[in-house]
Amino acid sequence: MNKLKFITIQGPTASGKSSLAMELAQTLSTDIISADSRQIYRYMNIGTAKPSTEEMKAVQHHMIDIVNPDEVYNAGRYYQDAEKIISSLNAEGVIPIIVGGTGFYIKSLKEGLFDSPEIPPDVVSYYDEILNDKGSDFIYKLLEQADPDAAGRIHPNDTYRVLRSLYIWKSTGVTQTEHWENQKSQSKSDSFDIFINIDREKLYSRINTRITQMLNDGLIKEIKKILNMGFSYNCPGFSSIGYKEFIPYLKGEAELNDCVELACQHTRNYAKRQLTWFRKLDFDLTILSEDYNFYSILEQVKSFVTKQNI
RNA sequence: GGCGGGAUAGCUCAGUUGGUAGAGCAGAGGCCUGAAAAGCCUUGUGUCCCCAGUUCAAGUCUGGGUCCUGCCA
Repeated sequence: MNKLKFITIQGPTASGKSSLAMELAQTLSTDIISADSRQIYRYMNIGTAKPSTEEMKAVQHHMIDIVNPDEVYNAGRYYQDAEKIISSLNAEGVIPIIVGGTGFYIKSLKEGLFDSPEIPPDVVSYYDEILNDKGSDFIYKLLEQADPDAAGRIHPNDTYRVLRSLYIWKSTGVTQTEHWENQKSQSKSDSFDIFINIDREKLYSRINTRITQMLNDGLIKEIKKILNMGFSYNCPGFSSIGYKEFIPYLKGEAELNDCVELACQHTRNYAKRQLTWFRKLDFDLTILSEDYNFYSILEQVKSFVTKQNI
């Protein structure tokens, strides 16, 4: 398998990733691949800050609008879907730009994911029952026995990940740790990674104005429309920030202003987590939001592309 | 005006029979291999509204203020 070749633009929400990506993609005549766990969903346009139809017309975008709001999507599906697209673009001599704030999705492309089967329902219910009967400490002890290395890196309270490791062990007969070992032999990727940094205070104020803008653009109308299409507010898409906060308002249980405030707050929390994630990564180029030299970036990206020799 | 309820961390509030305070949220830092816009971890000294009194000891009891708030007028 050939190494995947791509450029990434990463950064917190509202840092200006999309506009830099557009500019680069147009200049280099390449495609954009979204790495955003919410732009995956159809009909959810305003709240997820999807590119406009004009932008999508000007540059070919991938991994946007690929499932309905009631579908479960995850990193595994993303990895499979996006990997195919990158491979075929690479085969045509195109090096795409991966843009998005879902760091985990980009990590999966850079480092791969081991081939995990669907977890059989009986395995899930088996451990769910144990969890209900004996509690999270008990299932953590089970993991300590089954996969001590995994237990060592997972906090006992992180029940979701404790369960996930147990599921893998039970359904494949191989521990998660061993899967990781095997995965190391897989080929990975060659990428040029750009990080857009932004001052915290500035980021927070941009988030607040962006949400106000979304409301002016008709966010509430969009949410109503999706609900009218028959999608329940319980479905996966509505777990998105900028959507879930407005459900109480639409049900008449909360004031609009309070919902707006919550949406801003959750977006700030999210941006903070993103910054923590990105902080530990190594980037080829770190630039400051709204304060960078496009041509300097372009030169470095071009130099990377030339070296790939495809 | 009458009768109540309240005033404790940036916000919402707990504080048992008096022993100088604690949760959630926010904020900050961190983790992260199929929920990742998710999930998880760490981090809380603040004139306990003010004044006086009782007491070895008062957020906690008593009296008096001040300011909110509910009902009745």
